[in-house]
Amino acid sequence: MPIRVRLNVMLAERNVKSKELAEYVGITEANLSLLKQGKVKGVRFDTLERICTYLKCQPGDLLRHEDDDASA
Amino acid sequence: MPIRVRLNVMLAERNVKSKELAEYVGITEANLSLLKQGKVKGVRFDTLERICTYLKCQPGDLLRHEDDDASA
DNA sequence: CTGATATTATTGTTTTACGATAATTAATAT
DNA sequence: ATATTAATTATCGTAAAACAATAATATCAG
Repeated sequence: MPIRVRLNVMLAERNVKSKELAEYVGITEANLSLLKQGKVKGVRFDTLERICTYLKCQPGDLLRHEDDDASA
Repeated sequence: MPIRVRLNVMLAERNVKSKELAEYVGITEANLSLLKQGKVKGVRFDTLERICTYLKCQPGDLLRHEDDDASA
């Protein structure tokens, strides 16, 4: 039951491009992609914060404690 | 508008002691305390995962994107 | 006070987020 | 097909920081 990063979904829903989010957040597209793909082992709060700010959402929208979907 | 760690609240609500959570999660009480007090700049997903598992909650219950309270 | 719990403080190690960059792989035109 | 753009993946390097281990202080309950 890992932590799932749902950034992908959020970006798709809001039609936000990786590039523009990366630029706003201040990280490279490469690293944002890694985060999107769930290939990072953690995240810094300031990064999470900027993502939330830009996407106008909560950490809970981006991080989920589940292994499958549970698409509620 | 930083990320607020609401671990404190969660522990209080569930009457869970820092010690037992720390032991379950596999981190020291000292570090758990830092996390509780919001004195860490980030968190690793495996740590977050174990906390969520033990507290039977979601990351969204522990992390909030807000500066004040917004006590719903 | 005494004991249990929690916070804070140091010091040190190891992990890793992230930068910078480039190459590869989609997509989307033209 | 061939540019053009967007996204992913891959290396290498570094600075940051999570976390361990420990000890010292608080805090609170008896």
